[in-house]
Amino acid sequence: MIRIGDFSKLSRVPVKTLRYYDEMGLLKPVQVDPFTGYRLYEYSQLSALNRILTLKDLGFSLEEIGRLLDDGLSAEQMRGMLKLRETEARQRVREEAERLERIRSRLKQIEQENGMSKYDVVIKKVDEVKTASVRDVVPTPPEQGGLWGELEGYLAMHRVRPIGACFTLYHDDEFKERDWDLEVCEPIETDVSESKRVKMRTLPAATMACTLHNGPFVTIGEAYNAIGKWITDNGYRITGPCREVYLKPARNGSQTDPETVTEIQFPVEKV
Amino acid sequence: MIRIGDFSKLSRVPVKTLRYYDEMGLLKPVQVDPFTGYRLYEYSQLSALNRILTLKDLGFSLEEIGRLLDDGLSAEQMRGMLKLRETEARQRVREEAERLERIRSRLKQIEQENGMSKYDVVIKKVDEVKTASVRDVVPTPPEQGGLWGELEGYLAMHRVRPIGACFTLYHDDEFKERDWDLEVCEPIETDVSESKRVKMRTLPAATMACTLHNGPFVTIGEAYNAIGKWITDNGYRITGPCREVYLKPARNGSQTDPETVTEIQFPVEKV
DNA sequence: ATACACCCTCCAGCGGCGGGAGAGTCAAGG
DNA sequence: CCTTGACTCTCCCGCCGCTGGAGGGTGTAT
Repeated sequence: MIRIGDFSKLSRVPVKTLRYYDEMGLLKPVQVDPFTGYRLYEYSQLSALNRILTLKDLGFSLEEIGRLLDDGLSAEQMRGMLKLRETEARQRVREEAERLERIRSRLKQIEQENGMSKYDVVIKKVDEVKTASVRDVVPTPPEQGGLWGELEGYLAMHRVRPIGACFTLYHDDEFKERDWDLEVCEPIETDVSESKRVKMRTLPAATMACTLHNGPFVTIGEAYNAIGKWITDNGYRITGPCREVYLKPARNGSQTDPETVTEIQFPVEKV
Repeated sequence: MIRIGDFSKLSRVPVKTLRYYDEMGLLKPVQVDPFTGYRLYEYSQLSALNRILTLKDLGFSLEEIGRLLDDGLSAEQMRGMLKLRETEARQRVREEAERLERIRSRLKQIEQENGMSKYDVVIKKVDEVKTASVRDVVPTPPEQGGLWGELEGYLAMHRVRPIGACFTLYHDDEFKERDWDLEVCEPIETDVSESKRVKMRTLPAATMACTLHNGPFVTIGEAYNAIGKWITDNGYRITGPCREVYLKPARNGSQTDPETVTEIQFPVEKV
């Protein structure tokens, strides 16, 4: 029988931790002096402690370890739990590797441009969204105003109010000088009957690379350049049409209103 | 100017988090209604929030981010901090990968042996330790009793008390039937003069793969098998002589005392 | 007037300990 | 026998980045 300090030295586990494990019911000393409260351990408990440390190292929480030790677990159960841990561990390895890649990409960017870009790109999940939309081909993006007029008019007529920021979907895969295939969308709560021009559409949930553009539309190209570079640098791939979300729309659809705030979203996946 | 709920929707960051960032001084709303306490944000603050999220994603703590945002940081400073993050991230990737490997090795072991080994191996750092020791070649390990007699006698004569568990170093690289080169060691506090047989030695700090053997010495071979298998399975390499630490020594050096507890330590490094 | 959504502050909790206060215990040395 | 110093005990707070909930006020639409 040895006291906690010696047990701690032999096991190289801090006294505080041993007391905590006692409290958690993971490793009770074989005896506690009823007068002094001193904990007394057996040498053989070092093995029990080793088992705890091993399980902890495999990624189990102390609470799980407690349950594992209480139920005399079968090899089959253990295998199942480890399989789970394996998936989680693989997941974490991937996450950390991706973070590392983002750090490297950022470093590279700073070294190349000798400064930080004003566009920060973040990955976000967006929910499924139900929209009413009008799709058409227009010569250039600034000429989409007519489509917005159509859509808004139709919704007003049906007394349907949008429930979030409106946006434009850009359907072209490559850059075009003229004739853009785009779709103006308003998120709505409940279905509305379709017309020849106005369609209902439910966009699925997706992972998006997002960046914000503060300022007039005429300079939005910079934001597209920044996010495009980020996507390739960080090893992502574009998987669908880009959204241009009008968080703070321009007054009268002006191309030069400096107060507008627009978010650019590209659906992406890791290559 | 928008209220916190709308700001939250646009940024897809929970309201609670925004309030927390306010409290931390990371992102103060441009205005707070003095009567109601309502926070009012500008659309342009969405970009500031994006910057915070990006930095967080690169591995900075909120406190660090606060400082980064306060000091208008130069590109060079930023580069330095990112270099640091990079090292940390690489470290974490490696750790997680190693954990994954240990989980796989454990799974493999369960599937092969259809059950869990009674030997759990843990990696621990041991400190530098100063010892008095006697090294010699003996026919077989059980015959090291004489060396212990020599060492203990010498220490008693010099009134030196050991300060930890004694152990034997096994210097042979390969298994031998006969003639083992071994060294019996007692950790001591202060230097003692050497003799022809008793030497002072300071063993450096090291990373050890450790396992415990509960039971008589005659069955200690199982423990050696288990730890040897673990070391190869987990991608480690033995880098020095093995220690056999007598945590609870046998009475009279008996080979069959079932109460003994012995730790086996191999200095290892990741391949 | 009445919903109902929205906002506020304050407090507790998470996991796995570490640090420290304040008090009791034990063995060795003078 | 007394003192010293090393140990041990319990209890409470803090970490980090939020999340959840209680209890209460506010704003807008019916």
